[in-house]
Amino acid sequence: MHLESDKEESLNFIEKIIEKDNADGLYSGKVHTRFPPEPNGYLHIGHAKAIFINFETAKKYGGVTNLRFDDTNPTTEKTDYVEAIKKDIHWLGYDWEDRLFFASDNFNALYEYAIILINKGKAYVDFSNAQTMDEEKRAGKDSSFRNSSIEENLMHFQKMKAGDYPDGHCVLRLKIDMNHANRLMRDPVIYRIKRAHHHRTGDSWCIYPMYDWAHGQSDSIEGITHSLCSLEFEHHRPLYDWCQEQIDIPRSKQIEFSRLNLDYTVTSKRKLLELIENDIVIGWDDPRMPTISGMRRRGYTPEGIKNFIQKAGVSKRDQFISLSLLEACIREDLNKKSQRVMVVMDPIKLSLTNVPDNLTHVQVENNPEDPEGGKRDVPFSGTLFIDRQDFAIEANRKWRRLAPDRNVRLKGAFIVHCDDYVCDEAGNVTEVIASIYPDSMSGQDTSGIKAKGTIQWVDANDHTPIMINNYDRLFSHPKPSAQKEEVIDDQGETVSVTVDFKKYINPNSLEVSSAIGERSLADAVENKPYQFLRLGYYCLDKEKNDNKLTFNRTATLKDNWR
RNA sequence: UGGAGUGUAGCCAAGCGGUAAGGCAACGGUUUUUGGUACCGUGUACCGAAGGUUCGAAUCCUUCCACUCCAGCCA
Repeated sequence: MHLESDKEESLNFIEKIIEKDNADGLYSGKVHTRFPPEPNGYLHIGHAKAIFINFETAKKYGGVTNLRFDDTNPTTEKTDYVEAIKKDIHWLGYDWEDRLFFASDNFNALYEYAIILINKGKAYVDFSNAQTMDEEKRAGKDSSFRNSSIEENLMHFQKMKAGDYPDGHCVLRLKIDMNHANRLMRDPVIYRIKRAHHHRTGDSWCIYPMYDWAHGQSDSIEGITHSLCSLEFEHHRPLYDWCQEQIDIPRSKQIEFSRLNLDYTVTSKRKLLELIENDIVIGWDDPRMPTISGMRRRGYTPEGIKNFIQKAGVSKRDQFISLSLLEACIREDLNKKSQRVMVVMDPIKLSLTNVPDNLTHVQVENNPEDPEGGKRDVPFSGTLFIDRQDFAIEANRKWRRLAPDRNVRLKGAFIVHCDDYVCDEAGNVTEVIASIYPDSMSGQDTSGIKAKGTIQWVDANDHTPIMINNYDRLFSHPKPSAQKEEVIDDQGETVSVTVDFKKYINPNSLEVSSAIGERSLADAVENKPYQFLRLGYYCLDKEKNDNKLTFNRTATLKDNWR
């Protein structure tokens, strides 16, 4: 027997760094993290990992987490996205409480910080055009504006802010090292002129700080101790540290982890937006989308998603996790919560010849995994529908469903014996005729009869028609290394080209079918998970289709039948 | 090309000098009124490769290879 405490819990590499910091008394034992999305799109499963790591790590060490919108580029950001992002984080079960911030809250402070560095001779206004700057950066050559006087720089920077210069006329740059091996350190631009309406500050600014000037300083202002971000920001760390040190503000530590990729799945915001704009999907919350809102609409649960991220783990290796792990985690959670419901996809009539007239319903267990789940009444009569798949004219020994002269249990009801069946001219079965074993009622079976299998059914006269959205993968997207193709260019050279992601879109990702469900589905509730027996997990979609209740398939069941 | 990072079974991931945890997947089996769930069992991982140090290396050193990211007045 293993007790939970017997298991040596292994720390991930971030936790090890934090424990060392705590042991060293670096931040007096405090752990304060932040999740800093840019409000330029919806959150996807990759963000869920960043949210999970920042919130859970802080929680583990008794700290808290801020939500900060990194809104320093007004041309891409929208308030709609802010609201959508907040909703998704809350849905995942995380709360920033009163610690909601915006990088734009710090525009004044950031401006003052820039003045400090200009005064220290560590920043200058550069009037070179973008191309010249690029060439100089590449060559490691100083800009001709690099040695302007502090007074000149101060004056020009103030004029930049005042709107005296047109867009793109000049920028404010840090004076670091034009020969630094890390190109980010070759006098990076920290302010640009951009006359664009900002979703929060409106038109009060025409200069906007760059990411590198806003992020670390915002972390510092908010008292962040550990700035946990994804690996692509690794090269920014020297600059992050340089800025905090030069301005002389409280320090924080940036730690990078690898992003989460799912196989067959695209998460680039740009590409997801393209799917929407090209009407390949309905919107950000299309159930096929890898967004948090898409997963929510599809019926995934926060617990399942978080469990998935937990199991995927935290490291610096490029993660390309198989969908099967996600699905396993979702199923694990759903299995405990879902009400079992009978649904027939392709009905054939099952006539029972000896059902007592006074029998109008049977009681079926809501969820065998839940002892408190209770039972419900399901209409029952001598005329039922069963699924075509559940009847075979010829059956071998392994067949566990209905066949001529064989027994099968009707879920929650009787064991029945197939006496006969009827076919049309084409040889398709149109009706199955059977008789019940009267004393084989589910839960009070005294018949002694054995049935190899159990099938589901629906009363032919008392049921609910429904629509079902069954999803296949939206993409058949391979790993990055496989997304490249060797192509011969104009010069006859073989070059590697990235294949357009649209090539991997599966046009059959959505299959809509009608089915008949048992009557209880007429009262289906949104957000409540259902398991359609042997079909999978489903949830009610807020959209209606032909006035029929529509269900989205959340996950399939493991099916060993073949 | 330059800079940075990463390489442990099909996919993740522990291990950090003493002889390779765990999860998912796969494959068997038991239980079962869902061919579900639960439970039990099954993996010769030559630890990217080649050298070296050591009594002993996935763990240290050297070289090489592969992959990812960056080289925006995006974040």
